[in-house]
Amino acid sequence: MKNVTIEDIARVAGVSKSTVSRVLNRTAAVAPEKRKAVVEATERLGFSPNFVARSLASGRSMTVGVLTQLIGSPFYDAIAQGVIAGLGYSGYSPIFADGQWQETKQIDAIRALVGRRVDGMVLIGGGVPSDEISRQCSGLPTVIVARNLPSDRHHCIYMDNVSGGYVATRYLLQQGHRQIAIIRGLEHHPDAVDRFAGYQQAFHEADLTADPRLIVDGDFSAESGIRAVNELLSRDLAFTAIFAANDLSAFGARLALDQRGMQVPRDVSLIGFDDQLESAYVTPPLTTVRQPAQEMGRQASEAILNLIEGGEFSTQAVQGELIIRQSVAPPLR
Amino acid sequence: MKNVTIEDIARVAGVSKSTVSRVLNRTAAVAPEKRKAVVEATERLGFSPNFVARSLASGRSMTVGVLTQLIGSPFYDAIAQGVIAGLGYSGYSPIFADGQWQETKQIDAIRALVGRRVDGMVLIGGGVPSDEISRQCSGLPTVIVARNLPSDRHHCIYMDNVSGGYVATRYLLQQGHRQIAIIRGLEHHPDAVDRFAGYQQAFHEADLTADPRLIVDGDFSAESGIRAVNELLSRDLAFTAIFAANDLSAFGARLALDQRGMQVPRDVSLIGFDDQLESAYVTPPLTTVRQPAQEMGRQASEAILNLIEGGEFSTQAVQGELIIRQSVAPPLR
DNA sequence: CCGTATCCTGAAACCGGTTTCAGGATAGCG
DNA sequence: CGCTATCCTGAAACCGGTTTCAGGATACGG
Repeated sequence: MKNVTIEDIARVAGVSKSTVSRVLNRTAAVAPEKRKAVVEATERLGFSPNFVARSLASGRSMTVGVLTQLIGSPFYDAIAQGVIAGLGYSGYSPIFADGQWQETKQIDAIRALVGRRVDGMVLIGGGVPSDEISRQCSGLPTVIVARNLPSDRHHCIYMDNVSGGYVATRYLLQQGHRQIAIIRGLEHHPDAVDRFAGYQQAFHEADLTADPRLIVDGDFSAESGIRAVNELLSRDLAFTAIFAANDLSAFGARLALDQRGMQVPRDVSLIGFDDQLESAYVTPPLTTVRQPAQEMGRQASEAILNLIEGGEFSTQAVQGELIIRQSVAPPLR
Repeated sequence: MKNVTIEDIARVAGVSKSTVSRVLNRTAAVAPEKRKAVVEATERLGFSPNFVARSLASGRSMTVGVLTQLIGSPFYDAIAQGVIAGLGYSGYSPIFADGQWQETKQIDAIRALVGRRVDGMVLIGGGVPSDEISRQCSGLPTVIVARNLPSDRHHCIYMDNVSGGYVATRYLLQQGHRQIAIIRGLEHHPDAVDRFAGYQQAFHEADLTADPRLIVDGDFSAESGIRAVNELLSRDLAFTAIFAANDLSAFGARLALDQRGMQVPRDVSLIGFDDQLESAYVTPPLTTVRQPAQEMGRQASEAILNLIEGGEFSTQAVQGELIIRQSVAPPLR
């Protein structure tokens, strides 16, 4: 019942604690016969080292703290998954704390992780100010995912949302659309404002101006996609295409259009943002800008492992990729 | 730079380590003026206790191990989310390890978690044999989610998949369908076999027999939904409804039908299983059997917290709820 | 006023490992 | 053969807390 400790092994194998530790960690040469005795004792007693004690003694917890913003958003979830996958069998385990998109909770969560003496930190999204992060995580390898902090004290892996918004809009323009409605995400969410900036940039570059009445605010939810379309339709304005803040709100938009008897892409073209798992399988398969969420998470954990070992890393912007499926067509007339 | 320890506080406050510990944990009465001195010193030096040392000394790690099977399945992800949310601000943090649906990896993962001296364990899905679990987790509060182990040594929170499959099929039968195709999940996956059993039970109860040629195997993926429909169509059999293994494969099925020019629900009715986030927003909104994944995860963490405190828990089956939307209609003729 | 119960407090042991340090044994070299 | 370099090894310190234990101070009852 009682837990087997390194001391038990030492006694059984007839050596000292130090020697057992050396065998277990291959940290120094040990005479073959003693090594054998230790290995045998280890197996016979079914010993598994106490991680906690090891952490305390060695100063490394073999743990990476991950701050999530658990809103059940497919995009952020996918990043977290990527982080878990990326840590794989490195020996490090992820430990999670949740910020719920509230700054004070996020700071608390970071503190809790630091208190657990994590060896590295991955911050997914969130809105903690740059210098607060520096303060809390000083001396701790830290990678920030899906967010770009201008200061170069930080290591970020973020999506270039301006270019993503630009690419999506340009594609619609190229297809001949001129009245392009946009369903924006949360008003102050940096991703949303960047995508909107890209939208404007595309118009500007084509020497066109976007109709400001075709701009609707949303909150990245499917429900907000429905509301947005209903609002657009009630404004009684002509539009031939919709650029949605993300795939989820595109789904909502698609449904609302359907309920009004409008077909995608025949009557209205639709483009999303994210390329989440389901997007390839809705009808019609959704044209969208792919954000490599899983890969970003995976990259983040690789970066963190690298930083922990003393390596270097510099902020990386990843580019969105336009995924052309069947929800966009040239406007009818 | 150096970390502040309890000893520094003791020195500054002019008391002993023990007293500091007592103040911090409210574990015994301390004279008001000493308490004040300690609190002040704590704040002035910006002390935050070392969780690792605390864990080692107290024997509690304030950590709950979570075994996931990271296949990116929306259903399992939602459970994990529920677990994270349920732990909330209990002071316990979840730590994850991944089993990848491979038995040896799952056992390794459990060992790794046990080695970290987690105070409790949540096993999501997976296929580790019952007595292996007992062996690895003996003496450790353990809750198994989304899986039902017959032995009552275990605490399980699982979905009653037989009744879920039954409810879905009965609904289709009630609507007048007789040729009901079923896209099964992985052949040996217990969830899949249970749902299939429910399907058969519904037929049996209605004194009907299911056409075995309308049974197709899949693997819970959207792609497998597409393949299944194509296969059914190529077999040139009549069917008026499809019961898909899960929502994701229902999406695939829906897309494949669409590509063959068949409309849902006019030509073919479609019912899924899970009720994932997107299902309410696809066209037509998917009728499905709701599995309360998040709630199950949340319940699991509540159960684990309770067990850790010495409470009781007994295995719970949750019933699926039929969510009627618009993908099922009576057959045309 | 004395004996005892109660309340605080600090010293020290402890949790289970890692790591430093010093010493004994052996090997290598002149 | 003697001297130093190298290799192994165990004792002990250490990581930073918690908890036991014993003792001094104070309060209380008789």
